[in-house]
Amino acid sequence: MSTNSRFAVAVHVLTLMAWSDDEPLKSEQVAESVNTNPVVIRRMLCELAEAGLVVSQTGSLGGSRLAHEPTETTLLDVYQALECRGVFSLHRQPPSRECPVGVNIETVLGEVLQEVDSAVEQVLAKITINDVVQRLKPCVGTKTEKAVNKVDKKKHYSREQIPLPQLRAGAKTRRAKAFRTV
Amino acid sequence: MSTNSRFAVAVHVLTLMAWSDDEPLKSEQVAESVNTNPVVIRRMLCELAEAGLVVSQTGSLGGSRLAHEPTETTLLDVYQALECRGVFSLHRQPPSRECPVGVNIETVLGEVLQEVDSAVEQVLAKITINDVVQRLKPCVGTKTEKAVNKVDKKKHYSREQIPLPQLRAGAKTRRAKAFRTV
DNA sequence: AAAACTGTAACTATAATTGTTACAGAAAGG
DNA sequence: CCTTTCTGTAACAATTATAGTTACAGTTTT
Repeated sequence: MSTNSRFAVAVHVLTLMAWSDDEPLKSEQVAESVNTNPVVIRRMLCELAEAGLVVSQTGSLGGSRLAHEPTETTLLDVYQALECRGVFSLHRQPPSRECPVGVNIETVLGEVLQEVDSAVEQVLAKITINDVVQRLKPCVGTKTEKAVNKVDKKKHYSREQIPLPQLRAGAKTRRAKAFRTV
Repeated sequence: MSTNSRFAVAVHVLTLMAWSDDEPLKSEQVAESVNTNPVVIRRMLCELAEAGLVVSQTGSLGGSRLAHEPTETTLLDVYQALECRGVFSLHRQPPSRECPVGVNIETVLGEVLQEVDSAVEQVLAKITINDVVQRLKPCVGTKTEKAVNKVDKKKHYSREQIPLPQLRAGAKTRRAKAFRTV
């Protein structure tokens, strides 16, 4: 139904952060794993930061990391961060006001689509980023992986220890949204 | 997630047919209710006919009607007739083969998306076209409806009585699919 | 043979997403 | 301070899916 990989990319990004164990990732690194342009990643990171799922830091040595433990972020959080308008859409042009079916079909369909969305959300709510990481582990090594694009872990902090200065969970970032709707 | 009203339109079309009580509808009439172009409707009718949900008849006095009782067609049938590829998509470009997350994320995400699709399908399977018609009835009359775009029922046959010549539940219609994928 | 429809090709138009280049501004570290 | 390294974001171009149009061959009815 959708040709849109935003959800897949968002989950990929967060999973990569969880996998990288609290090391702040640069948009460049993430983009390499996702195989896209760093700006695409930064745009998405802004959305995820606005939703409070990641925190980013500008400047040299900057980057982004998870805002919470991977066990605490569900795929529903990710889905909602992307502000999708449901899995299906109603009519592009409103149906005829002259036809009894046309006048009311949107109301009825709206209810149905709401039921569908609820079902989707229930599934997504049960899966955390940590679950994805866990499901990923058995796969690693079973395929022909060349070199591991290893984030060189010069230092390793746990989320509790490291007091990154001015971590912002997305504030003034109103334009990212504007971009999407223009 | 989707900007695509194909499902909504398909349900609208079938509901209109159920509402019209077995009278074959012309693409022109349906298009009027849906508020779109007759060719758009005919294209969709071809898909629905291929899936065996409607039957069409060419020539003068032609038109389309439900292939089965409204109680026998579910919204899942409709959804499947449209051959969507699931409610979410995977990455447009495959992720990096050099990254352990990138290599396997599609496999794991594929499983997740399958769970989501199953949930959607379970909901849709429980709702029939007849249910939609029933849910529609209480609404009719509660809004400001001008004239009813009434299909002038010169004659009225039940599905059993009428032996429409050469009813085809969509056969040679391979191009409709080709259109969508080209 | 004329009229009324469907099926379908061949385009054009919209709209959402994705990809790019460019640059201002923030933080780190001399 | 000045340079380097990142993020945030504007401003477009490219791609893709869907929707809308025009045109016409083929089918049926009368």
